[in-house]
Amino acid sequence: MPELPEVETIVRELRETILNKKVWKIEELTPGAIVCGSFCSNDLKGEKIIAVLRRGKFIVLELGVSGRIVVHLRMTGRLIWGDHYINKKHMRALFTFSDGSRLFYGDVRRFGKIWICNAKEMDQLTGMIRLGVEPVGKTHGAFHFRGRKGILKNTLLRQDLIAGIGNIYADEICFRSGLHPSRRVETLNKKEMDLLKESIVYCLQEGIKNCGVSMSDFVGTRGNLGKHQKYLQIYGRAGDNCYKCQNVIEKVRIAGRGTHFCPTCQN
DNA sequence: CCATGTACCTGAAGGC
DNA sequence: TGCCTTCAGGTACATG
Repeated sequence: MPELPEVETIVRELRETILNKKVWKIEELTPGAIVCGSFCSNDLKGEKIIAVLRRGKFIVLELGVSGRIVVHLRMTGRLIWGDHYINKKHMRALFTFSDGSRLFYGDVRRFGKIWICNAKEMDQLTGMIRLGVEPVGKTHGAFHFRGRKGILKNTLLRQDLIAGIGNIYADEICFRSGLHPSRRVETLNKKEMDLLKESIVYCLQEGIKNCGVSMSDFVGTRGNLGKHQKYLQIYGRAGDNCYKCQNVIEKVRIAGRGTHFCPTCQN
């Protein structure tokens, strides 16, 4: 379940390894793993990777001649550099560069996807066109929920409003804000709204600083683990004591997801 | 517009 | 041991 901080971690690692390398071969090892637009694997042969970017939970590789390789890891997708691949059973695609180095794409559940296309068609083909504001980083924008109605947790998970929040960080953001995940957004006052915005930025930035959460599936491109699971305040702590008030943390289902909250601290 | 349920998949974990 | 059920939760899509 890579979310924005986990994807950012991967992107930063890829800048150290594949930036400026030339694509030599792209192989689809499992049918359906790669979706092609008007460019396909062979069209990118010899093209240099000139930028590695993140947009929401999408990874974007920019190549010469306006070629684009876009990756969405969904639940269990992984990009693994060189010989750090652990379970070869789930390899779905393989990128080979002109110096012989390799990047594997693995995905146990096969929800993830790779798109190969040109810059012009990328947003439409990948669905990136529907993404909302980028909450952190150089390209971040201002976001607000004014005029928006609905359950707070559902709203935080909406990629068309804010891009990049998933289940773990949604729970962490609600806890830091002192807001119950089932609170309705239209009932938030100015102070609560400001605290919510601050929490969105803070929780995601902390996740990035700690290289993401490795609790179930996430590993970096060298098989390395994130550290942020050690600092989670609420997610995965059902039945344990709240760090703020010592009361027992509860878990319910909201927006179809396991949702953790402190009944005392969050209202 | 918003909420819910189902589908897509596999593996881990728990009950019996 | 083995079989069955549930859970993990990102996103598209159908439906109320």
